[in-house]
Amino acid sequence: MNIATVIVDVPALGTDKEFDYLVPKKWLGVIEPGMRVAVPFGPRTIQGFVTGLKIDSPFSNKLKELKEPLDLTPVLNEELLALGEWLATDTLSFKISCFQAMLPAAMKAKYEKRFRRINMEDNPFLDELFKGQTEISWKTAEEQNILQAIREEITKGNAEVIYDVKSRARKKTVKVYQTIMDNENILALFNSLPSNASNQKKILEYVLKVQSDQYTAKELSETGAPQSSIQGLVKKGVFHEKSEEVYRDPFEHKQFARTSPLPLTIEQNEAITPILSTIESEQYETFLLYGVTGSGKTEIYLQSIQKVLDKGQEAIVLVPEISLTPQMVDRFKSRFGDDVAVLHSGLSIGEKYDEWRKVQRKEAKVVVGARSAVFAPFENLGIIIIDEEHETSYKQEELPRYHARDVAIYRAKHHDCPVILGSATPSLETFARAQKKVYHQLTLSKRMNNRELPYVSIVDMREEMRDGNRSMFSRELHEKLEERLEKKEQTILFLNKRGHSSFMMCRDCGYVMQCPHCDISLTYHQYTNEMKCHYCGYNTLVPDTCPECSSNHIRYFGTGTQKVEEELYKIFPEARVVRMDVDTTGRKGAHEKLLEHFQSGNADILLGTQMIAKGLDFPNITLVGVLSADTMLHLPDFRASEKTFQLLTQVSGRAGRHELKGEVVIQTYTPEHYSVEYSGMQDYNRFYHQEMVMRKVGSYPPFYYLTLITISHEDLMKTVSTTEKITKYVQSRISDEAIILGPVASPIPRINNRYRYQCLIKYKHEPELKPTLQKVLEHYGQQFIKEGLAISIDVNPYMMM
DNA sequence: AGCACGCCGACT
DNA sequence: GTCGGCGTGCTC
Repeated sequence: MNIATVIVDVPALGTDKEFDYLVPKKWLGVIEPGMRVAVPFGPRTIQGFVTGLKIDSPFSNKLKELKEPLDLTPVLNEELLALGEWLATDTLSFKISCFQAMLPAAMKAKYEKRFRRINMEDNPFLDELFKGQTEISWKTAEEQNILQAIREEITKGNAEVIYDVKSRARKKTVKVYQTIMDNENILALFNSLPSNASNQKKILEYVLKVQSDQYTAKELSETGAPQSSIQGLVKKGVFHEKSEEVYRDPFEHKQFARTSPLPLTIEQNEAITPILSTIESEQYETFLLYGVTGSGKTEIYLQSIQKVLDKGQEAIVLVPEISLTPQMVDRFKSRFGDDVAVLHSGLSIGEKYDEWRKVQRKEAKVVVGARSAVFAPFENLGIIIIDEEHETSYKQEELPRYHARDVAIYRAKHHDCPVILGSATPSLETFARAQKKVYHQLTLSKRMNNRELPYVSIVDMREEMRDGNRSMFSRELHEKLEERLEKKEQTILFLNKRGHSSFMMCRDCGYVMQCPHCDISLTYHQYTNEMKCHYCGYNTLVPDTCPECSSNHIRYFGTGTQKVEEELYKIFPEARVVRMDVDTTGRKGAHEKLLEHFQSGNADILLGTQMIAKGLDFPNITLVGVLSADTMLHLPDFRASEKTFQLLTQVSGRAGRHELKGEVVIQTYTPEHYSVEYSGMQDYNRFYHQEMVMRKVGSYPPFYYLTLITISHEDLMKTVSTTEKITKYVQSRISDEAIILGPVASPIPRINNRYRYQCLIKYKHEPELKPTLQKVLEHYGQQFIKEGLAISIDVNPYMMM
């Protein structure tokens, strides 16, 4: 077993396979599958993942030795290695991308090049090049414009290139001092020290008092003694100095009051029983925990996890990034303390790495995190929970385009443990599977303590307009806001901005500012006074006059949170408003601060976008206002109705979760739309049935699976003809049952000066589709790169743009 | 992806 | 005649 198979860090078609390397004698028995290694690859050295060991290779005549391991223990276990392979086939991605997706970003390799002088003989030219040193970094050489000269020396054999493979983040360490001298000798030393060694005496005094096995550098220096005195005692054999890894703890200065399990309601009890029994019998099963907002789903999660921990197993909890709020984390930290590791995008690369290491070293038993936490390297998983199961953020939009739900089910089958999908508004796919008994449905139909769902009123904004109210607040919302301000109760105002942001339009000629590189209108950003393109980053200053007709009647349209805030101050000058959007939450921790500010009663109104729709649970909120319910109904997306219904229902659920009764006002221009109407009635079932009819008629999920192929190129004709060719090829290899839409222009027909065409395949069962698509990638791959074509294949897409 | 090898135009 | 442009193909 001295040959290792390695997947190398080159995400390309030709290299997406195992390469064989000899394991050097000194690493025999050390190198194991799942480890990262540095390997020579062509002329350079790169990172790779060992996937296996074997005794011979078809390349035995040209095998190279691998350079060194980059880990002491494997970072991917057997399960995760297999999962990576499966993921690569399932999502048509490169294996290396899948492996990297499973690990914290800190473990992705960073490559650096440097030059080393070999010829040490007297040579003024070489001395000059290397500035008298033996090595010079590639970067410095480049800056000083001596790359060419050095390259010549390399061909002459006077210098060589060294390729470094480095990790992005280092472990954070502190110096600790272990006591290696016994008390008696310390006392003797203390007495023998001359009187001017007062600092050393101070330390010894402290040591004799505390009597610990080891001390941190910080603790010793707090005695007032300088570093040099500590070193002196190390020399005298009192301490042994060593470095110890410490974790960067994002919650270091936070106290969590311990909570105990709460008594369950009859409904909760009925729901948790089957979950506990699958944990007990170690069986795979997927549950849909369908419970209205405020029905106590989290307590079911917590008690199920408790059961798993009692059995000595581990748990993964996935939460959408947007609702991974301090509130949510607190609930888990309070119940399970240090057993909890948290993984989300708010942490620095180093912090994420440390949380991951806690899991790897089995120091944490519960992971709470966003999408990628589904890959947590547990070996004895007892449960996987996906909260707000319907959230689209569980699908990764970059390669590998995986869905956390699919990965969770794959892992649960491997570990013989349950998956819990929790939601008040399940995705149609999930609910349909529960109806077909593929998933086991558990229902919580009542709010905790039988609290009523809030009263929802839907306001037709067209009528407001007809009656001469041109404000963005309907009369009803205005009245109710006034009422809350008087009663000192809190309000959430929700602005649905997705799919409808501020743009610039000339009122004289109707000109709308477009991005010169993409077929999309530019977005107005008030705080920088710029027009920006969200797709390519293009930006320009806001013009004073219309670039088309020079009129100065150029205005911006659309409602931003800032504009709402200004208007609020006009109508209610005394109201204290907290605004939450990308502008006010940009800085780290800002999100948390704003929420705390609101929670402590220092504000009357919380105004925000998507990010305030989920998970907030404040007792004093009695009014929720949705300013514009239907802005995303008109997006080119078959899930638009579903998303609208979910969002409205979720945001309504923020009201009246405690003693005070809640009210919701939804303002809309399309009150007759079923997703608005049924969310007002909080009636998921009727929405589900209506939406299923629409999906059936349109041949969309859950009746059909989808795969979206997008082709892009700088030349329009080339884009169209290639998409045509590929569509025909795919069509010829799959059955007539499949429906193929396209080629058609993408909803955004041009991004960054590249034209985009797509082809949508709808199918029920096409075993030949994946292999065909794989062939498309392999066959056209070389040609594509050569001709500047780009292809993207998204299996089960969530973004149709 | 990188990097080397290799085959044709503008310079000393 | 050579330097160097980037097209082509390989990496165990």
